[in-house]
Amino acid sequence: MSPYSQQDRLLVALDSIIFGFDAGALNLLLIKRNFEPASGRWSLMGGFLRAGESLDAAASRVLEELTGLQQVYLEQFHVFGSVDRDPVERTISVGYYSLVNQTVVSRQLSDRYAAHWVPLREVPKLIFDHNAMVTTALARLRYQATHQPIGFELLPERFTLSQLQKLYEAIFDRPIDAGNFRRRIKKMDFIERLEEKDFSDSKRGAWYYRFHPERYAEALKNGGTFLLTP
Amino acid sequence: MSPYSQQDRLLVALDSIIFGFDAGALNLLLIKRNFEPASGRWSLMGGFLRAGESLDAAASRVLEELTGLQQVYLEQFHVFGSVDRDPVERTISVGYYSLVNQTVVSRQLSDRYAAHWVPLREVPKLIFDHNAMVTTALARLRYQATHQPIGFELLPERFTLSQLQKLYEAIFDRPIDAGNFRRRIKKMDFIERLEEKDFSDSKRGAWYYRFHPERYAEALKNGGTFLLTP
DNA sequence: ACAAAAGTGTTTTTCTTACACCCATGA
DNA sequence: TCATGGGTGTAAGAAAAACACTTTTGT
Repeated sequence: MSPYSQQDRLLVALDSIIFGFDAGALNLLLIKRNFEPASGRWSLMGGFLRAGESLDAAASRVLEELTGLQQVYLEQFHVFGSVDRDPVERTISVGYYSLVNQTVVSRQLSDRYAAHWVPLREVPKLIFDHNAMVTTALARLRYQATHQPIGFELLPERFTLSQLQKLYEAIFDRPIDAGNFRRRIKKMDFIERLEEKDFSDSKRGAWYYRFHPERYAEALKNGGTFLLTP
Repeated sequence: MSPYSQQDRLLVALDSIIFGFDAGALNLLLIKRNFEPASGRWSLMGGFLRAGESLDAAASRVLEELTGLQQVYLEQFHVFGSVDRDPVERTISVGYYSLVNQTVVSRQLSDRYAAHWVPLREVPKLIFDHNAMVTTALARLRYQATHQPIGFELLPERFTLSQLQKLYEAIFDRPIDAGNFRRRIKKMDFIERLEEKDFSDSKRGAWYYRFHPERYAEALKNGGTFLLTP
């Protein structure tokens, strides 16, 4: 179609914006680079796409390399392609964000990289265009969290409504009325109340809930759509 | 970070999903390929990213090559990266969709490519994963059209509310109540009623409106957000 | 008793939806 | 006069928002 040459072939990078939730705050898993380029500086975890590998597979591989986790929620959100975004060599980078259960991840972190959970509000200056990537990823997360049942990926299997509310407050950075929030959740019959309570945050105890994938699939089939506005 | 080699460098393609609106229907600008690979088959317009060129610039170039137009609405929506998506050689492709005023474009079509406007409902089998790209682009268009004032890109400068309604009906493929639609539009003071009428569709005449970018910017500054649900 | 988290009830307001109706005009 | 696209009015119901209130239990 258009003329192109060997020099138009270039490296395709992937960068992971890894979200976790703990202590009422959204956190990012960042690495303090102990390798070139930009050794010693903060950055996102990343890697390069290999010849025989799909983008999604590469994103999974990069994430597993750092966290040891497989099967985590991972979503491509944007490709960053400014000519000078990487000062070393021309690359484009595909941004993926992932949602992980922070408490599980913290136990499995690779010691190969100096990885740290950093509150979203305190993210330092990162290399290249990584700060812009974080901003874009957060915007996409906010959208997805209102239209798809993905918030649960950031929580344990079993969670209380208070935890869920705090999560949404963290994602959208604004307070939510507890009564109204609970009412809306209770209308979603794919969020199932279990017969156990959590006593870690109160003496009275709060019912555990869990996301019920089968019931959600059922609801979708019947024309339902997830919608949870902040 | 991870080891990579010359063989990990690859071509980055761009493909354009070009939307137009005419005769009450959404249309796509497709080309009947007169070049290899897959000569003789239908496909999206595309091209390859060049060494010193940003993704957005490349997408603009590809679009201008076909339509002769500059400054059209163009938005990246997804990267397609399956290993075998292009049978000739491993490539990844960045999908952009664009919204153009179909009547203007039709007059400026490059004769280098055999380009045709095809109603969205009648899109033929396209090469590679192009049909999937169209589906994804439409989903993104639907989202953007409800959350950003972009529908106007598909209409002439001046349009009637009936035209706008038909456009939204085409985008969402469902009927919209005229009265309710008008009321919602009228509340948006960045959609300005002009002092002229269009008599092409009725004897009585319908007021022309136009999108007022400055007023919209003003509304945004005051914390307003565009929302037009179908 | 009271603090604190969990959970329920109620009122007000706003938005959506459906649909009836009027207007203007050329054939 | 009637068909047609343009445009307004309105009542019923659903959903969102605000907030008062009750429950439970360890200290």
